[in-house]
Amino acid sequence: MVDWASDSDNDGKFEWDTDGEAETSSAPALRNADAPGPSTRPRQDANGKANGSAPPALVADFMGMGFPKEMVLKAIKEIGDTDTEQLLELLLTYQAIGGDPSPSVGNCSASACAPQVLEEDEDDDDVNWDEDDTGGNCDRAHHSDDSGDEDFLQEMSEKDEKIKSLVNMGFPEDEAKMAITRCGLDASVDTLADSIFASQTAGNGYSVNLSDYEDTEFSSFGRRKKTRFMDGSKKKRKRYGSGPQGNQVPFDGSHEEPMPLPNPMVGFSLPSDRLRSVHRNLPDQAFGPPFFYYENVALAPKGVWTTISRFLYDIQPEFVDSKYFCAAARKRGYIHNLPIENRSPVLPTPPKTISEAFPNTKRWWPSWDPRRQFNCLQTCVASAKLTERIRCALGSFSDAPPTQVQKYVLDECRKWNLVWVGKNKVAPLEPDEMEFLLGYPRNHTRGVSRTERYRALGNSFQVDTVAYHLSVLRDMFPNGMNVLSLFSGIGGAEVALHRLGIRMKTVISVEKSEVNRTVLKSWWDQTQTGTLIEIADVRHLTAERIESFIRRFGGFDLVIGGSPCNNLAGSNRHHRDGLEGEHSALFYDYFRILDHNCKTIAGPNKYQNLGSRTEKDSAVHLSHPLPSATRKVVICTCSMLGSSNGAPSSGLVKKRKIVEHIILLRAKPNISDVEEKDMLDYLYTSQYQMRGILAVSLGRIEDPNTENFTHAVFMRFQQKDDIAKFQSSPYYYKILDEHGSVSVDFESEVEDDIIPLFRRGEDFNYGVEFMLLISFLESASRDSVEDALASLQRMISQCSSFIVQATLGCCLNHMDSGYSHAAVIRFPSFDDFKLFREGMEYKDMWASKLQPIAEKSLELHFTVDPVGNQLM
DNA sequence: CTGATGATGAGTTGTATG
DNA sequence: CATACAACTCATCATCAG
Repeated sequence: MVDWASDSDNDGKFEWDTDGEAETSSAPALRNADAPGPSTRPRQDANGKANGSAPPALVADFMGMGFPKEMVLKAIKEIGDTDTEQLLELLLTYQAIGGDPSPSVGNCSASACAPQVLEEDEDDDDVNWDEDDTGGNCDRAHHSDDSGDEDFLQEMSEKDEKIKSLVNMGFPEDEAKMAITRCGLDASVDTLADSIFASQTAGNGYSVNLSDYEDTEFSSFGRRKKTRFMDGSKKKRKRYGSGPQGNQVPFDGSHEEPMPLPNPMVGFSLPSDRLRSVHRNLPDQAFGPPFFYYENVALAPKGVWTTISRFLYDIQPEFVDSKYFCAAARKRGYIHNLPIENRSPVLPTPPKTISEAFPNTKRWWPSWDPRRQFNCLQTCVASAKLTERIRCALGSFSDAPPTQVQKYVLDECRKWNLVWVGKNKVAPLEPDEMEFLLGYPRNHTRGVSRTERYRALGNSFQVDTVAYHLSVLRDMFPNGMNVLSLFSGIGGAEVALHRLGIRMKTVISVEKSEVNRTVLKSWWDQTQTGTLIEIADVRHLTAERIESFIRRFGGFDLVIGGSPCNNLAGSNRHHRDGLEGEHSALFYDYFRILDHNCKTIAGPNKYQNLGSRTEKDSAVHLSHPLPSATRKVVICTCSMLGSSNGAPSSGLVKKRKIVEHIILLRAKPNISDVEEKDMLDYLYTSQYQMRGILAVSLGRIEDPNTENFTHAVFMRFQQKDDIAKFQSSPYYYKILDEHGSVSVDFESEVEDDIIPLFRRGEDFNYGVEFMLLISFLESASRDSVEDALASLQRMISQCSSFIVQATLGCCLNHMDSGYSHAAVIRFPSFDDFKLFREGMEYKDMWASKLQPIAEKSLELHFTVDPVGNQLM
């Protein structure tokens, strides 16, 4: 569903709501925040214009097909009325992209933001599309285009004039704007000047004291909207031109409308203006538990934020520039379902200007460098050559250099965030200075290489900003909370919670970079008493593992993290590929995990008194049909990234039968390394030589065993016949015979999806394969055998959080091998394997269920041989 | 092999100007 | 209203030294 983007832009398909917003939005003081109607209802005025040229019969035809009148008129206006087929396609496109014009911007009511189902359109037609019937809902004090534009322009010029006056009085322009936002457009220049002065002397140059947040937002949106409207017509024609594919609109979000950024970028509130009333209503789906908090760069390529927002339950992002919290800018968007009332900053608040943050630099700061704050702290810093060039450029002048040189130096200083450290000498920020600016404890990242520190810090949260948003949790979780921290980096979220005094009982942290994990771990050990579990790869956090964690800890209270921005950030010269980029696509894992967590979290009414929804409620809400685009991707996400775990998760997963084949080898006593490698290579590559082999893993057995097996091979076949072919192939027979082998086959089933079936992907590149072979006593009762196997299966299910895949079954050829049953369990790491095998549960189960009725058994494991990966 | 270093624009938005 | 201009951006790549 496209919502606020649609009413903020007039680009082709969303034109129906371009008008009527701007005029109301530019007058904050006149607006009533508590009335959702006017601000959330895009009004339409296209009727008159479009009606004139649209054939009534054609319109009626399409309306008869269930398309809203406004949509039909819009489509006709777009591509004419000659080609009905193309018209139909365009109308379908409108619907598919969620062209629901009714909802809106931040303060929309929950019902207005509820997903629109196509089937319901008929009921909603009048409300959503037909202006004639919406009078009761909409504030239409002024509805004419022209008068709206005039009002708008008049107010803008009035505003501009006042800003100009204030700037002439010596106030910075942004502060002048803030003052107008703060005091209203009606305030006199003197009042505004007083306001700026007051906030400056109060030590807060950026304080805002709005009576209503939304009005600010709308004000800026309104302006942007107008701009868009002005330059939108060209693009519109280009996109919906009458060419052969003129109305094909991609669904991947890459061509979505841009999300307008607020100006000033202050988010829902700032610490300095806590008195004003802030209110928003979240879409039903968005309610926790758990609370979640997602972050990414504000200046992402077009459409990215629209897509992200669509996934994250259509919550409007809170765009905040951290320059209002510290001395460095950091424009970021945050999507979260936290309450936004009663926030409070962490103390002490950091300095907000460079001179306050680094007083020592003051004496070297030239008068012609007006910077008061840094630009965004990035992952790279200026080279020594550059600072040397600057030093040389300035060295030749005894006093102030010519403006040309000033400009060059200033540009470089802004670009690289240079500070003055000596006469004519600039230098990049030190890592510890960046830590300070970003709100981390001193030496937080110390111990890793300098380059790594810059990289990690450049990628991290600004702690004060995040902490301010999270501060509402303090009173909700006096006993601490369980946190799922995705893409943790150096632990910005954890540091923020700690600085807020919120105890973290358990933190599951997912972070790819080892140095970052080290940084977080060492900070944790110094400051925390709770449990920290670090996971390297987000893809290892399967649905089953999440469920297991939830069972263990009783559910997550907060899911927090910012997904990789590499492919979104403007600094990336090479691969700014948007959300589908190699790194940034991990956002979908964030969504997958959050969404799964939302659905499965088992919090028995523990959140009821927090004003959130109970588990039952959220389940009901999630059963709502999702907007088409979301629904589409949900399916895609589940199939691509869903469970790869063989353990049963739900009855709905489609399974496929396979035949597992275990080969145990006794290698020649004095086999050389080369021969051993050749042997394994041969067996491993069999999957490429023969049909029917789905997966192979093999390695050197690491357990001493009475039968002197040295190597084990796991092969997965599509069916029994394929095994016979493999065994009869002279190519492999030689190896198997030469090294003395025993084999076991059993039937089992796994999830019918590429990853679990073929055991592909990172989950299967490394890890430990554990094989359990057993034959039961003839005297054992059928019941006791079944009970034993069921216990094992149950045990596997319970441990599914650290099992990649497990299969077990009854052996097909047990007369030959001597084993009647077998299981193969893949663990992501040796530690996980150890945890399983040396755990009390397993030992108990073994002793009580299997041991008493086992005639003989064999347990062995091998580390998945990287030979295979190298060959791949 | 790691770590340090330096060179490498595009995309987008806001603003000024005529 | 069109255009040019200015500003800014959670980075990647090749290369070299140790």
